[in-house]
Amino acid sequence: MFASIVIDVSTSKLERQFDYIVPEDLSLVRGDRVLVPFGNKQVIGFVIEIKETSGYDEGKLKCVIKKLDHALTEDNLGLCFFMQRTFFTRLIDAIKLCLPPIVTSGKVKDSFVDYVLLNTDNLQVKNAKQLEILLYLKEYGKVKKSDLTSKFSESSLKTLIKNGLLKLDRQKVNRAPKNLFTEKKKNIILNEEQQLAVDRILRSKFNVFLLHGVTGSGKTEVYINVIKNVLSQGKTAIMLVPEISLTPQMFARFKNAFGETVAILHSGLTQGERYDEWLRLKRGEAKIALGARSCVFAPVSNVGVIIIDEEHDGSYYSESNPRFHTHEIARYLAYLNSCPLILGSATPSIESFYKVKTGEYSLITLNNRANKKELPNIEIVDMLMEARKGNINMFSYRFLNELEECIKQNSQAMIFINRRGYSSFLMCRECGYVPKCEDCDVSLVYHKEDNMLKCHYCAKRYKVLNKCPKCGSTSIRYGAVGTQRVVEELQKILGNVPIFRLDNDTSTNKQNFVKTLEEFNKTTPAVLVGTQMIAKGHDFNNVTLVGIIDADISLHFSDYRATERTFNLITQVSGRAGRSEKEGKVILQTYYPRHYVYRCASTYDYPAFYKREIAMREVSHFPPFVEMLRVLVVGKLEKKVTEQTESIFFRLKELREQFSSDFVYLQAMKCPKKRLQGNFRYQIMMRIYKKNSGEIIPKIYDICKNITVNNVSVFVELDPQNLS
DNA sequence: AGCACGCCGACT
DNA sequence: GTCGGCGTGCTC
Repeated sequence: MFASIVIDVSTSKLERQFDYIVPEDLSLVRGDRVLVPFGNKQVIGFVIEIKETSGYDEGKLKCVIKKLDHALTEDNLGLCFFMQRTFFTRLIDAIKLCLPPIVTSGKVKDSFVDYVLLNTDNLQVKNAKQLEILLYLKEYGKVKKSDLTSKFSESSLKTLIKNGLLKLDRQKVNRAPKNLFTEKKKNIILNEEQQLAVDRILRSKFNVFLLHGVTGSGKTEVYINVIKNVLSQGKTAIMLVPEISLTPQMFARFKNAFGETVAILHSGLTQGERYDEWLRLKRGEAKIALGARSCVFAPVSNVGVIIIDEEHDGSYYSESNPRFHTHEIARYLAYLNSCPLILGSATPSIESFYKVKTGEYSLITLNNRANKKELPNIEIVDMLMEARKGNINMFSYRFLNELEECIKQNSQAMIFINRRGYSSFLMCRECGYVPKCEDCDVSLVYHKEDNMLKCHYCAKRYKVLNKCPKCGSTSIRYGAVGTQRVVEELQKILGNVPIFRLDNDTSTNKQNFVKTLEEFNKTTPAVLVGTQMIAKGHDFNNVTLVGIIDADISLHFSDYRATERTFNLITQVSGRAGRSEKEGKVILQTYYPRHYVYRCASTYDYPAFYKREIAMREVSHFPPFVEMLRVLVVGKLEKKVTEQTESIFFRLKELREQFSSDFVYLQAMKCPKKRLQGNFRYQIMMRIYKKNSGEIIPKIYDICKNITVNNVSVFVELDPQNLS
């Protein structure tokens, strides 16, 4: 017998399967994890097929060394092949997504806790300290060893164990993540709209529902109710959220509703914890998998519902290898299990809403806020007018007035500025010199806090220059404002009102982040200044004012999704103001007050925004009307990179000859970020009509696959989210 | 990815 | 004369 095996060496050149002889005494099946000789060493592989004959020269075949375990179910394998077909994922990379890293790395260790208990009734010892321990155990019975060592001397304990008076009992424990946060249990009664949504979802077999609910409409209650029903049918559930909204409140909510039935997988877990949660799901001890995008690969069977919350969130597109789109995988799984898939959002992605229009998805709308309160009023301030009035400050008069009022009322304000650091760049007033990163083609961001220039793309740091290195001038101009500068200005205006800041620099880890949030929540009056990360999910009960300092930042990204992202951000940030008992207010500062994104966002009119946006996409031939692809060519030596780009471009042009009516666009160019971390970056952009894209795209992958040039990497990106 | 094989420059 | 540069090719 022969086995076709994928080996755990992740290179496109070793993507194919290798045949091995299955020894007589070994019975192997598909999905087994095995050890095989490869080259001059041993590697781990996965059995993909068992067959009678091998197409390869049978004399040259080597033997499988041993079987490690049965790692992959047929469902897992099916999913891996699906990913191979749809996203051109390497099989081995897909396989690794189905297993916790600790299994693939082969370092699985269970965690134990030692208990100590009496091994004799004879408590006659001379040593007083030892007697103390014995008496303690007589009273309490079995006690954790770590509890004993914290109360008594470890050496006496050891002696007692050595002399056989005490014995150890070792028990396996789950490294279940601790609950950082508890919340009062609330019994929530669904309103009519929510109940209708739940009923409609539960009635369906395989179907994709787009659950469009305004902020605060109680989508989570709908999810929880659906899951409860699914569990009562003996099925399991997968609940996906963006990593950033996997907050302690979120844990608490699910733990309260479902207790031990929910397993939580998030980035803060150690490998051991992750493995134990994974095992609980695999063994069926836990029935709900809650986590970020990679949680779609949770080892649950008999799935009754899959939920993707905040479905528009970019984090559902895996950017780096292996690239995949969570929606598509979830849809495949839902289809396999003939269960519903729920995509929930207050601001659905244009692509998803389009699928409602084409009939691929079913729309469920939640129009009412669960607390019956009005959404905060969004007021647009024209910063150009402001400048004409003589205000060249970053804050408009309108905002300053509201801020003053807010502080007077002992409330809280939130200021959103989607740029960290102090100023986006420094520029010499004399000669226009702008300091840039040595390794990246980007200007350095000035961080006043640690008086450094930082590259936001490679984290390199540079000393601040007091004078221009080119012309010697000491007159230096600051670029666009960032969080640090906002805080500085605010301090001048507000004196000793507490100001908190949340951005990538202040919250280096999750604990820091949560701590700042909790601190802010307890303080009134107070102001919170932050980037993107304050926009999502958190409940601020005292925030009555939200200031969006420079709404245009995200609008100016030269990518077709910029407007959509701006709309989403405004809606999310504004949502932070309406949680309190007091009425909320949002001040939005822009230089383009008449832009449709602001008009639609300020009236919370998603349908109107969608209408404008989809029309725009259609006339300009952008997704969802075309497939967009980028071939990214990266390498240290620019000449090699351009040569490679040229040769791929040449072959793509040949492909366009064959499919001339399908290509909307094909162009090779430097990337917007020409160099990152010392690597030169070139790209070929393509837009192709969807009609024949199923035939064309594999050909594009083929062209890019057979690349033999050293030190140049080529990536094919289907529908890339980030175009830097 | 690693590792071996193989063909051209500056050194004990 | 060699040591070693990395270009090319192979791994069941």
